[in-house]
Amino acid sequence: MFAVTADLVVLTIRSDRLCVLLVRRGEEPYRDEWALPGGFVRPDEDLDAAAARELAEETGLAVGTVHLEQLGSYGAPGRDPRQRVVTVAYLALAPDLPAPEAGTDAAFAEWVAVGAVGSLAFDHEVILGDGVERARAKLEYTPLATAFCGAEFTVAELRRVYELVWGKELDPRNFHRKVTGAADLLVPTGTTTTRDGGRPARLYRRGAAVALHPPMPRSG
Amino acid sequence: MFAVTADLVVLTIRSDRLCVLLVRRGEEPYRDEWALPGGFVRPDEDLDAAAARELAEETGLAVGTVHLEQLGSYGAPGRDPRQRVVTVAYLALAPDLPAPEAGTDAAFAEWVAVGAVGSLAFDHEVILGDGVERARAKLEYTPLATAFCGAEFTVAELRRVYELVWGKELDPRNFHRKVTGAADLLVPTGTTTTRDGGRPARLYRRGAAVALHPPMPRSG
DNA sequence: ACAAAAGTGTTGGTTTTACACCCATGG
DNA sequence: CCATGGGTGTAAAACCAACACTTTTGT
Repeated sequence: MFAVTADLVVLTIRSDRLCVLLVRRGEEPYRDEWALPGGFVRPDEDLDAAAARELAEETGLAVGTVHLEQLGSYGAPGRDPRQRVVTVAYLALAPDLPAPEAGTDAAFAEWVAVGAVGSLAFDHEVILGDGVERARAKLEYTPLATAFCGAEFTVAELRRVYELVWGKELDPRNFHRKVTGAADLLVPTGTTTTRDGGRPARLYRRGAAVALHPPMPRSG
Repeated sequence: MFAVTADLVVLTIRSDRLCVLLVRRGEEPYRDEWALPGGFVRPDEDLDAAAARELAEETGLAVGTVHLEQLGSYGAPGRDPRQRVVTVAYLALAPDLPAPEAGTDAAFAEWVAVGAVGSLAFDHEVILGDGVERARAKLEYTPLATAFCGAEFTVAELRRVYELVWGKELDPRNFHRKVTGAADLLVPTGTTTTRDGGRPARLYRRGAAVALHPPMPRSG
């Protein structure tokens, strides 16, 4: 008999950094240490539903606004000192959330830059690493980068997502051609913005594309 | 409290078909129906270890000979009528196994062509579908196709793997150039074979490559 | 000699890359 | 007018698909 938890790697981009949502644990074990948000799967709840519920509880965001997918399961004996626990980890990608969490279930949730994360409770460092790696890989051949942007965004904002997640600069001109040329990736809204300075940039919404053909070249 | 099982999608290529290992269930529920092999994770056993153990019990193959990776977890309430069960599914890719299983734990294991699989116990049809889809996708950008081949294989045998898994013919000339040109993918043994007829083909072993750059084009 | 399969060369078209250049706004 | 970023054009290089052609075996 095992306990089963759903833990979340929630990534977003805040102030030009790739950040992950962490909570301070209020209970033993690992009291007062940083951990990924999550909690026990309820007896009559599907795994995906548990992850979506935890996500809503921690961030206030409903699925539909954020991308949520299963990442993998972790169940080494002894990873929780109390009892045998199997964690089903989920990866969530969210746009920059306007309000920090307050008054919700997890009053101590905080966004932490991925590069600045120290040691975490349980095996959560491994899970975080796997989540970041998954995100990096999926940007290459899926339209997932748009999940980090708001409902309307410019090509430059989308490019910044790639640059921050990959830690690599991309040519703005070629990037522009690539994403505007990909079928069903971007839907122009017809409006423009000057929030990035310079010449007004066209605004886009996510299109219906489920894959990116051809993929975004990563290493060249 | 949940029961946790490790179930296996074991794929191989037999008599020019992509096949999956299935077992006849000997117990309720779903007695006498086809199911994926698998079993309960033991109280002091890691998930990966449980999958490796089940694989050895069902096929007699040790890890190292076969590729084994976690596929995903399935835990809808009611997927097992008796109790709440979460299954951690694993995907295994094996070369054609010389001996059919006999005298082992699962005397009723059989290889079934993936296209000829009917309905399966539990949600195993879904799991099988996800496993096949994963295998198809990974052939594109990893050296995983070599996991279907024996220790030594020809370029044509490797190409046949792609053709069977993808259900699509590939140009032998361009395929040859591609795989022999990919860095660290193939290590020539220096020997040749005529087992495919015609001019002798060079034999290769798997190289150290962990990715396929550039990827094998699938749809073109 | 012939069939069959391995392997190499060539060619034309597409994609990528790097960069020059123009456009539209705020200050 | 100038700085800043948005967006287009273009030429060299790399890549890919298609297929002609040569090599090496078994029969």
